[in-house]
Formats: sequence, structure tokens, C-alpha cells
Amino acid sequence: MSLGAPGRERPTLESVATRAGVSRATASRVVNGSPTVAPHIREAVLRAVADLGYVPNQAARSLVTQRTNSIALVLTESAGRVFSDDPFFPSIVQGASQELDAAGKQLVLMMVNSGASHERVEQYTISGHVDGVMVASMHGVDPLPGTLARMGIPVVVNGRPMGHTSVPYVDADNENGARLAVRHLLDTGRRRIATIAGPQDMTAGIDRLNGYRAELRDSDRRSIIAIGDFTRQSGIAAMRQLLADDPGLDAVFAASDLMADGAMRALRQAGRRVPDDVAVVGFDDNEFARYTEPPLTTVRQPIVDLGRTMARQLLRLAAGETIEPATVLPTELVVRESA
Amino acid sequence: MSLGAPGRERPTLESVATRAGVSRATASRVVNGSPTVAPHIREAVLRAVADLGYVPNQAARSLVTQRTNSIALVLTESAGRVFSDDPFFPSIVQGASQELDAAGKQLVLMMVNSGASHERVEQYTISGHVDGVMVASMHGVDPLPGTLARMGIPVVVNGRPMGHTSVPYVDADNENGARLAVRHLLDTGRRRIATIAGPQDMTAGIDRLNGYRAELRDSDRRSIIAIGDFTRQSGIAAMRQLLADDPGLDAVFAASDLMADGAMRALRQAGRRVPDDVAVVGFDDNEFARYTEPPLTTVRQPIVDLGRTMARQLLRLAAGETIEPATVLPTELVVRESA
DNA sequence: ACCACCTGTGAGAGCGCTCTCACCTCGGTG
DNA sequence: CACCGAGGTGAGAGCGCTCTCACAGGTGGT
Repeated sequence: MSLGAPGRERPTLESVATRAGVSRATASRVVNGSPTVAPHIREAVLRAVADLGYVPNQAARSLVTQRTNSIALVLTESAGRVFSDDPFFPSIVQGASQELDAAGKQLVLMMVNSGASHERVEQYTISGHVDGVMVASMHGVDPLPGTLARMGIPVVVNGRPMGHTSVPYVDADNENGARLAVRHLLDTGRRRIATIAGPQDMTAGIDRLNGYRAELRDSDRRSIIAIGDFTRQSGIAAMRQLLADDPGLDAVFAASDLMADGAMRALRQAGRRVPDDVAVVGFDDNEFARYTEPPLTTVRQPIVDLGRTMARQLLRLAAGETIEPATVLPTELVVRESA
Repeated sequence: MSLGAPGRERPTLESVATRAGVSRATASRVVNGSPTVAPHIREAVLRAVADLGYVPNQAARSLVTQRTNSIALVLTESAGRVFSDDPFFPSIVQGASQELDAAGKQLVLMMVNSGASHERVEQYTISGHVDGVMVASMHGVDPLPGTLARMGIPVVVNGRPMGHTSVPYVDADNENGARLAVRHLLDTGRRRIATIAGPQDMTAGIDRLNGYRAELRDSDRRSIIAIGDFTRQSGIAAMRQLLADDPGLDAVFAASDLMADGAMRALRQAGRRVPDDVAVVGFDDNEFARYTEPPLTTVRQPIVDLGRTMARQLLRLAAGETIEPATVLPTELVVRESA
């Protein structure tokens, strides 16, 4: 038993060549689509390939070409939060996967939790396992992307990095999205508009808060702020705090749909009606936003597209092209019933 | 510009050996932790490794060892549904990733949509890119796992496959979970218990329906059935149909939390109170089940653990061990307020 | 008729690593 | 004191592929 793999030996290029009556070099040319092969020879080789069920050995190929056709996606976040209720990472994965598939590249997923495993990622990357790395980092100043880039590995990150790295990034227009939300609240006659901001060690949290502040400032209104961490639970807590701080508020902009949902629960428990007493706007436009009660007005950010764009940029970078240091995708307001 | 990678040449084993004043063979021994190396030599080699920043080239290593240290996770489902609101796949990924990380293996994610891309997966797998494959297939009779297994590639699938393959699988105890749900409803005095079943081309859907039926049969009650596809939307539609079919029903067991949530909405719209008029039990125990109104009583299935177990079994299989053809993880009832 | 040239093909040198095997040096044994 | 075995080390043969280079044969110009 043990060895597991029965089946006959895997055919090699050599065996294909022999069967087709050509040299290994020519067989290789056919397999790799070189144009300098006579039609009848190409035919013969292709037939041999089919007969034998030949598939090139990727390791051998990588060894000589120095390329692997795979791309790593590094998800740095406590594993628990990466994949909970929040479809953010899954959507990034989906987008990246689509784009890589189309380019015939494979996606290698790496989840990084502790700082210790950073080294693991570096080792893995250097060991020539991948042609490039996408980093969907969330928190603070993550040294990983910079380190990899300095080693000469193509890197693209998701979300504007904090600090001042020169690593190219892809992000949604968080600030403008927040402005759109607040403007909508202002336009619909709301006067005391609070916000439940995201974590302030992430640019997504910071930028959305900035947008909120900027838009209010432009219309001479005071800001009322509580901080959450994008989760529903934190939205509940933040909303309670806001109500305590300013019972007269008539609108809330939450920096995530999950927090907006939490806020609506807290409001309901406090006897406030949405949107009659308090209007609520979220951020993300997750699938469930259509199903909250009332359905959530929110700022849509194209997460899948973010993943796709990140992959596309990385592929260009890995191909030796020069890419824009920043790609910012537009956000838009989706008006439903909560505001 | 172009070539992208500046930085000096990557050091090879040869350069490490030279610097340490030993042969390549000995350097290799040290790097791979062979015990038959004199301490002072080992020291010298390790120093050279550190000085040079040597990292073994994975392609070269794979070429000779015929192993790659990576494992594929194939997700076969329309991409849209794989990563929407449903944390099923993300949780599987999380579990598998944890286990593989611990074993020093890498996770290669492949999303398969059309039947056409099955061939892509086969090619990729055969090309020696991975040491084994986990298939999280959802629908009907998927030929992929069988095909791979026949090629001598270690395969483990998630969820009992339909048809009669001999591919080992890992699954939750769907039938008993359903029985637990129905028994709870019976125990709490419900008389007319309906179910919103999952898709009947998936064993998860079938087995849960079977459990429902079996438990009702044991207590001589009639079954009232509607079929959904695990999504919230289908839960809404199914609930409406059930209400039309049997307005007197006083309980519903939904085969997914999403459908249970949909059912509760439909019930509310129909003016029924939960749980006073109609009790609702879900299946999954997704994160949001704690946040529905009222909080959802549901059958918990250990999805992350499913992913972990799948990975563990696959690793054993790939290591040449014999593994159980089926591993069934227990489900348990989580009582909240909806029933 | 000769030479320059282009096209298609094959020979062969590695890519960086692992692993078998032979070898060498001891310490212990008969 | 010859012999054996164990422990430690090095030489070298590949793993399967790509790619450079040389070469064979045919074409066209002079």
C-alpha cells in the first residue's frame, strides 16, 4: 500500500519526443507553441502528447525559467476576523482568483497572523515559489510589503498603506465615499450627523473619518464621533455611546455595513425609529445590506474589483511593466430605506 | 528596468558549501537536518547560510523529491455563490489553512466554475504542482475527485459525495443534526412542523431532509416540505409557499441559517410572530445567527473543523497512510430564542 | 556555379537540488 | 596487530525541462 501513487510513470518530454520521432528540443518547441516548427512535425508531436497524456513537469520548468506561474495572496489579520461574517476577504480572493485564472496563473493563499510568520512568508517567497505577492494587509504599519519589494519581488498591496512606503497599492475611494454618505444625509435635511468610525490604525478607517469630517466642515456642522472596529458588536457599542453623548442626533454614518447593522439594533433598542428618528448610512454594500430592516442605505465599494485590479496590476509588474503607484476605484452611494 | 528583480544573485547550495568549506552534499545535509554531521561542521554551514541569506530553491528540490509541499483546495461552485454572504467556504478555507500551516504546507486555491475548467485542475494537479487535492464540491455527481484519485493523486472531499465513489470524505452529521432540530421542536410542544430543505442534488440537502423525515416518522407526524437552495432569498420564497400550503403550521426547520433568516422575514411579513406563533430552527450556526431577531436557534456544524479535518486526512493520505473512507463530525443544537 | 542567407532541427549544457555510493578515519575487538 | 564496523564526508549522477548554438538543407542573387 503506502506509496499511494500507482498508475504508470508520468510521461516526460523525452518520451514524447521519442514517440514522435523528434528531438526533445523540438518536442519542447511544440509544447511551448514556438512558430518555427514544420506543420507535420507539430502534428506528430501533438499526437504523441495526446497519446501519452503528457503534462509538463512544472518544477523542472520553473527550475530553468525561474518563473512559477503562481502568485501569492497574503492575508494578514487574525484568522478569526478574516473569515467571519465579513465578506471582505472572500471577495478580494474571488476577484484576484478570477483575474489570475484568466492569465493562467495560480493563487497561493497565505494567512498570516502573528508577526513571527512574516518570516515564513518571506522565506516562501524567496524560495522561488511565486512570481509575485499581493498583500491584503489591514492593520497599521506592516513592514512585510516593503521588505518583499526591497528583495526585488513584485508586490501590490490592497488599501493605502500607512507610513510612506513606495509599494504600489489599490484602494477604494474611501474619503469620497464618506463624503457622499454625509452629503446625502445633509441633503435629506439631517442636522446632527454622527459617525461610527473604523479603527484608526487602518487607512480605510482613517480616510472614511476624514471624508466625514471634511464634508461636515464644508457645511459648518459639528462632528460627533465614536470609534468601532468594523464589527457588528462594535457598532452596537458605539451607537450606545453616541446616543449617550448626544441624544439629539438625527443621523449616523457608519464606516462599515456590519457596524451600521449594529447601530440600527442599538437604535431600535433605544426606541429610535430608522429612518424616521435617525437615519443610518453604512459602507461596503455587503449582500446583507439589502436585507436589514429597514434595508440599508450604504456606500458601495467594489471589493471584487479591488481584488481583480490588484491581481491585474501585479501581473503587469511581474511582467516587467511599470505601474501606477496608486489605483483608486470609485465608490458610490446606494440609497435604500435607512436614510 | 523591465527585469524587475534587482538585488544580487540568489545564493545556491553550492555557494554555501564553498563558503563553509564543505561539499554540497554536506551543506545539503545540514540544511535538511540530517543527524550525521559533525557539530563544528554544522555550525560552519549554518553560519554560511545565515551570512548569505540562503533559502533553498523549491523548484529544484521538488524536481528531485517529487514533492511540492503544497496542497490544492478546489472550490467547485459558481464563483458568485462561493463567496457571498455564506461563510461556508471561507470557513473551510480557514480550517484547511490552519492545519496546512502547522504542517508547513502551502495552500493553493482553485476556483472551478464551468465543467471545462475541470481539465485545468487535472492538468495542474498532474503537472506535479501539488501533493494532494481537497475538493469542496457542492453539487450533484462531480467526476473530478474520482478522476484525480484514479490518477493516483491523494484526494479528500468535503461532504458525502453522491453516487458511489470510494474517495474518502469528511462531513458533518447532517442527518442527526436535523433530527436534533426536529426533536427539539417536538419536545417544546410543536405539532405541525414544516421544513425548508436544501437543494436535493447535494447530500447536505438530502441528508438533512432525511433526518427531518425520520424524526417526524418516529413520532407519527406528517411532513410539510418546501425546497430552497440555502440562500436567504430562497428561504423567503419557500416560507411563503409553506404558509400557503399549510397556514396552521407552528414550526419550521430550515436547512441553513440563511434560509431560516429568510423564513423569519417571510413570517414577520405574514404577521406571524417568532417563536410565539411559529418556531424556527436553522442549520449552520453562522455568526449572524446570534444577531437575527429573535436570535436563531440552530444546529451547529463545525465548519472550520471540517476544513481542518479534511486537511489532516489528506496529509495522512499523502504521507502514505491509510485513512478512514468517511469521517463524520458531530452536530449540536444551539438553543436561542427563535425556538 | 558559388556564396550568402534563412529556416527548421538536434546536441548538449545546465537550472539547483537530493541521494546513493564509495571512501576515509577512527575506536574497539579477537 | 590485523580486522571490522560505525560515523562522517565527498563525488557524481541524475530529476525534466529550456535554450543556446551549431548544423543541414534549401533558396535566391550574382
